[in-house]
Amino acid sequence: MMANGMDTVVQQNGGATLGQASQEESKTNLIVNYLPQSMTQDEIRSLFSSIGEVESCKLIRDKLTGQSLGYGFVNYHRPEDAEKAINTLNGLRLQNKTIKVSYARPSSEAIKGANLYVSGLPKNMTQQDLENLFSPYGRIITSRILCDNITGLSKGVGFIRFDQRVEAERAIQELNGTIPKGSSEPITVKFANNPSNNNKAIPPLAYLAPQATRRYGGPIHHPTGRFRYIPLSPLSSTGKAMLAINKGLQRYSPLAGDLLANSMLPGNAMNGSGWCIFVYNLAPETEENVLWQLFGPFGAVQSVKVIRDLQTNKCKGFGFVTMTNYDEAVVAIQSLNGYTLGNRVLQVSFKTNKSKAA
DNA sequence: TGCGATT
Repeated sequence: MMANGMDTVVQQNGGATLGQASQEESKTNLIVNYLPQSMTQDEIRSLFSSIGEVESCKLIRDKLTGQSLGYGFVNYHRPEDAEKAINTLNGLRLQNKTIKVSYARPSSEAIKGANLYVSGLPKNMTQQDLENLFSPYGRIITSRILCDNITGLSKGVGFIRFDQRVEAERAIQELNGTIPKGSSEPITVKFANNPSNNNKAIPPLAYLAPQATRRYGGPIHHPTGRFRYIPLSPLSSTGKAMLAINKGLQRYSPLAGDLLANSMLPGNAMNGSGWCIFVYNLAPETEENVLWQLFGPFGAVQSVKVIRDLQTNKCKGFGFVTMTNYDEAVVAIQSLNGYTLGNRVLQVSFKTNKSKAA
């Protein structure tokens, strides 16, 4: 039912190395990394509220510029919602990013300044190699090797974030200036630039991929081109729902008559802010995360809504997605209209005002 | 077939 040659399944662990269950009271608080630059706190809240009731939500911003640092925290009331959020939202593609959702560690001084910058790495060293090299000195939270955008080859530079600063300090002492086996050049290991200290226009190294870097470390997954939408991420919690392409790739042809016409109907699509999109033929068990996964890759999504029967709580077969930018909405519609989701062919268009005669 | 009643 899957294995259509065009299906793309993203193996989503990004090499993250968290694993221990030895955490204490962090069963409701999540850290969300690799958020799209433009994503607002409200949009984050909207996304995570699709899982369960959110107690609090905080997008971390640059103290001076107010710009998003690309990560934030979401605290749920219920631990089971937090767990579900990890299961269904981790690896979600939003615009040019793939977000990471994991339990937040308890905030403390000891975990700050535990990020290391490593250079002089042999070009053939993998992320796993890097972790193996550093793992003797502590618990690795994240690791990453920077790759050339075009060639995908290692730049010989990477980052290691330890759980504790003391672990990072020890790794510096033990590894700085040493020559990895099989290499000829010594590596440099030092503390990474701390975004909060450097008030320069230096992007926060630990969390935000630089603008030019469209890629994150890990295996060379091919980021999907904007006009070549390859649905992915088998919808974890909901089960199967493997997305498949059943339709030729479409190009965005400007001024596709119907699209434009519909979107301009009075009082319809553009309600205050954003363009509302109607999605029809959703399965009864559809949840919000399905809509996020479908539309997220195309651009800024403000909100999604699955319409449910009040008695059965099952989806009534349709839903709505509000996107910020017209262009992105058009591409999303043209790309998703006619796609097969499960065994259903979706119909996607700008929302019109059918019933509800104001 | 179809276009949000839980702020």
